[in-house]
Amino acid sequence: MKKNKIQLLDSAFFNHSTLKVAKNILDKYIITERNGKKCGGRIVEVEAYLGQKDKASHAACGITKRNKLMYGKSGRIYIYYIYGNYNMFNIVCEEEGKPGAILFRAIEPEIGIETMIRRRKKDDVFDLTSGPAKLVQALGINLKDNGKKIPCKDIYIYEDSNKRRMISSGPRVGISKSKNFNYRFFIKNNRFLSK
DNA sequence: TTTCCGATTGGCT
DNA sequence: GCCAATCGGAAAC
Repeated sequence: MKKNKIQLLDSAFFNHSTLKVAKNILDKYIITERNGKKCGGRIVEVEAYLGQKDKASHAACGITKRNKLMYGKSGRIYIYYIYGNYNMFNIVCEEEGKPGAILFRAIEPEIGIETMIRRRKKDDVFDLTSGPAKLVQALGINLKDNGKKIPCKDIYIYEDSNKRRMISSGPRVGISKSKNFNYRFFIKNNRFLSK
C-alpha cells in the first residue's frame, strides 16, 4: 500500500542559521487544525530576526522573560502580543543558546478558506492572510500556542512537491532600527504578500 | 511605579 | 497617505 506520505518539517529543519531557514521555508505549506477545521496555505513572505547585532530583534538586548524562547530549542513556536491587539507568529531557529526566529508575514490561502473568512470577518481572499497579525487570526493561532513545537498535532508545516521558488529579499516592515538589513524574504510577484 | 513605545491594522482624509 | 487604538514588556526613575 503506497500512500503519498507527507514530510513534516521538524526541529532539524529549523536548527540552522535563521537567514537560511527564512529562505528555505518559503513555498512550504503551513496548516492548522482547530475544532475539526483545517486551514492553511503556501508560505509566501517571512522575516528573519537575529541576535544582539540586529537592533530590531527582541533579542537585541539579551535574554528577557518574553524573548527567552528565542534562545531555546529550534522549531518552537514563539508568539508575542503587540499594539494592544495583535499576536505575531514566529518559529525559533539556530542551535540552542543562540537567538533567532522567523516571523510569518503572509501565506497564500488555499485550504479552509471559508473558515478563514469567518475568523477574519472579511471575504476578500487577498485580505485574509496578507499580514502577520492577519494570518494568525485566519489560522486560529493564539497565545496558548506559545512554546509548542513544530510539528504538533494541530500546527504543522510540510514540503510541497510543486515548487515555484523565485525568491526576493528587501528591508523588513514596520521597524525603526536595523532598517538596512534585507531580512525580509518573499516569493516574487506573489499576489498575497503583505501591504 | 511610571513612562515609553512597538516585528500592525483598519478607517478616514 | 496619515493616524488612532490599545496594552504589556522593558527600561528608567
